[in-house]
Amino acid sequence: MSRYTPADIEPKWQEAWDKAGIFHAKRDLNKPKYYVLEMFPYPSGRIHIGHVRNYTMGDVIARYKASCGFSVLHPMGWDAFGMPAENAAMKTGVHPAEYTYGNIAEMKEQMRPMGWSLDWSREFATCDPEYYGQQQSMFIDFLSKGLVYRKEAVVNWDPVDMTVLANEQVIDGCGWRSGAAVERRELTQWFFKISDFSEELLEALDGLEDWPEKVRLMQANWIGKSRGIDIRFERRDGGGEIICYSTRPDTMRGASFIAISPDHPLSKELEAANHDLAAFNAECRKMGTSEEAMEKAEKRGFDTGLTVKHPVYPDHDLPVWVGNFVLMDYGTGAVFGCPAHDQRDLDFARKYDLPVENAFYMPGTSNDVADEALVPAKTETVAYIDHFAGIGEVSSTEGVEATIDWFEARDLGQGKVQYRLRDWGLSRQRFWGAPIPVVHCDACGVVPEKKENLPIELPMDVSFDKPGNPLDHHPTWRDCACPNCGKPASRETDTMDTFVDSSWYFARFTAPRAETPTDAAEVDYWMNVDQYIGGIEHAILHLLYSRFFARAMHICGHLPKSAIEPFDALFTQGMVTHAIFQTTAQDGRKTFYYPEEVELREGRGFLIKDGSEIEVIPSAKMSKSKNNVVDPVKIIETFGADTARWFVLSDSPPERDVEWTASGAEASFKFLGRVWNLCDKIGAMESDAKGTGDTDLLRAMHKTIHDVTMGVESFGFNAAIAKIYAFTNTLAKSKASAGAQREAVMVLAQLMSPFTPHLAEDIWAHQGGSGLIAEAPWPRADEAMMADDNVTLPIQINGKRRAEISVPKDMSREEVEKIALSDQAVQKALAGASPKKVIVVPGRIVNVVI
RNA sequence: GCCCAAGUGGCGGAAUGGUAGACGCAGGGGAUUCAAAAUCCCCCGCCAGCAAUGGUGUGUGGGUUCGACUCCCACCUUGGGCACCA
Repeated sequence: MSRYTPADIEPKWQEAWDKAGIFHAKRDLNKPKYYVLEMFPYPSGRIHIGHVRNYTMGDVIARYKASCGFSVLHPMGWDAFGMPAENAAMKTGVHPAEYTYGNIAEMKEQMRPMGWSLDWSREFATCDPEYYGQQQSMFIDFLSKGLVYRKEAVVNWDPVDMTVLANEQVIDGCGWRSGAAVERRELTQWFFKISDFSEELLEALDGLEDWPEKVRLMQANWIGKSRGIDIRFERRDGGGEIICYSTRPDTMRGASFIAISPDHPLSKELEAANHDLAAFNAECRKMGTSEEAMEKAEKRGFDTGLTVKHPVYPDHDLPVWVGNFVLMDYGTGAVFGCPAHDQRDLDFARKYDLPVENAFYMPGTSNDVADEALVPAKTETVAYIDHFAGIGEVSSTEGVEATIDWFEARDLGQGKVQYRLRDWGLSRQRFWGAPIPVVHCDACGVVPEKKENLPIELPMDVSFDKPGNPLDHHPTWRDCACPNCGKPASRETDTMDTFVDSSWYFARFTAPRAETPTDAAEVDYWMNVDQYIGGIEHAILHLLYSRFFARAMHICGHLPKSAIEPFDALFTQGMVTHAIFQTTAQDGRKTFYYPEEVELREGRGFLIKDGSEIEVIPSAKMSKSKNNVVDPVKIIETFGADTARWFVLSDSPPERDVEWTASGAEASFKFLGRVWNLCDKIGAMESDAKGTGDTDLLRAMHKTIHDVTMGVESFGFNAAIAKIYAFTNTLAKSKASAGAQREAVMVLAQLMSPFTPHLAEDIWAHQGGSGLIAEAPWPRADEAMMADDNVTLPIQINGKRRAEISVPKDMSREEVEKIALSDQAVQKALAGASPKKVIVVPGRIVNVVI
């Protein structure tokens, strides 16, 4: 009897697949196509067990679809621009290109042994000049269609390093390297006009039926459509008016102040003559630029001393405050505060002793707001107090509409639809990104580069000695001729946000070497992505940007209309987690241990070196600093790729996190060994050996084909695997004939082939299957073979299970009821009385209500 | 703070509104073995009971239903996102 040795099996079959070239995607107009794509990785240099799970899911789909007769496209590439390479350059002096391509080579080396059915001939990295050159060309197209523009925007500025910081580089308001307090600074930056598509991006969400509902909801909330009104407040000092956007004009009766953003033009104007205000604004500008930082910060304000006229009650004045919580980017950068019906306004009013007055009560009550704002759902009916628009007890939704009409009729404001979605700022003051292909000319202004000069390549002779963008202080790179007038000019030194790179790579995979961004015949055939798989962390930005980009590409002729929603189906998978093993010293400091230093006994952890007990924190996100990272390379060395593939899909539903455990991985390995031995045993049977229970075995086989197929189709990989376990147990115990057992083990291999393709090929070959299992058609379940003749029905009394009966599956309702009522347990419970009600769900259950 | 999601045995989890705990791990018992490894068989939510069986049980508290892990409301905890991490 031979042993299961993946180290021999796996390279052998990988070679066979390569030789047969079966993973090369071919445009075959006689076949339906299937495009499966997993979010491409950032080339960190090491594959992570999370990648293993992500790409194995895609691989299961790709292999399954191929065996169902589809022409499959399953490509792989690299999201290769970004900050880590630049940080490495600053640290070690290595050029980001050298660093990145080195990482790509290493990572690819680690990916190959996984046996994923990837078409490597289409591989590219976003930092390849061929790729970002096409991206630059599209930028110029977008520019000509008015989809890109420049405006001022705030960035995190590190005054010591003299550089722009990403949000994650701002820690507690200070730069991560310099430790200096970060300032907000305005720069002229490039923007994509995604806001022009707000309504369309929102409405089209309804059509994305194969996307998770939660992702569509998150995107809808992000786009944030609201119906409201711009209300004009006249300044008492005669200096004009302040326009406030509000979604709750119905609460105007309770308005007690106006709050404007520190960046509001009026605030800036007043700042010049008011030192205290200037100091307050400067303080506000030290806050980070993230919305989270704004929201979490303590709400503070500064009374400008100005007042405005209340538009409804003209003899009533409202003070104008500058508030650190008002966003200049949203609405008009000014709001009116109604403390009674907004908790934030209420906190603000209590802090600065501003009036609090109800605009409505809940019907039948008259309790004035004290410490808690009255904020019922807008659909709930409320009782407006003495309302200027004449409304009484109605829902707030109706109240808002009536109030907007009232304002519009008196020309005091203008109803409007507002979106939260802001334009996409793509400028980065960094080196390692695609250069924005424009030129600044003294005479002609901002001029796009000529397409024949593309790609504008990143220079190799750069130094990272100085902080900031090396393109800025490169001696010659900036110098160029104006594409318009030919006079000396200088290049834009900003590069593109890496989200731009990942917003169209899926389209490029359809024709990765084309001389234009896309090739019409190829995109027509391959687009859309039939199944996209990636992390939930990309639910909003990456996916929304890609949806915008596809529309913009369509406008510029790079994608057909049918591809403006590029991802037909989306699946968001969970993380792979791992326990943290640690000890905590008296001063609270923690020491982390590697899994190999720890022995687990009944869920408790002990150090191998001295047997002392340590803390075990289960299901933690893997992190190098916590020593709980599992290295796929080691797993493959120990157990082989099939075990790794099997385990990451077997234990948890794919959308949820899965905990990597050594015992679980070992169990997967043992199971694959069992299957191997079973195949060996069946192979050794006399080919005409008789047996008993052929029908039972084949019935179980067809049920399993059905269940596994459904499982794969619906991303229920863990459930499909459980069915395979169960069927393997059935087969191992079967006394059926050699013919039936052989048929069963071949089907078992086929059902396992998307998950453990190497083992499946080997079994297939051993049992004399023809060709490669990877090219064999998927088995079909025979419905007629699946059905049992009898069903077991549980009998409930008042909803609690008390007995069960076995009846023919097509027995009539009446007969089932008769048998159920004559059951001993039912008779006993009835005690001679007749039941109130009997519910018979055919094939399911009987419930007797007494 | 705001938006989204998830909570079921010791652990990972299964369950078109219809027998809660499939399948796997850990644990216990047994077979095989000189012994071990490997392999195979059986048991395994909790409480009471020798057992038959009964009670109880899907984060917490309410509700809808003949029947709720599943639907509705409120809360708690954990995770993801918050526009320059990718």
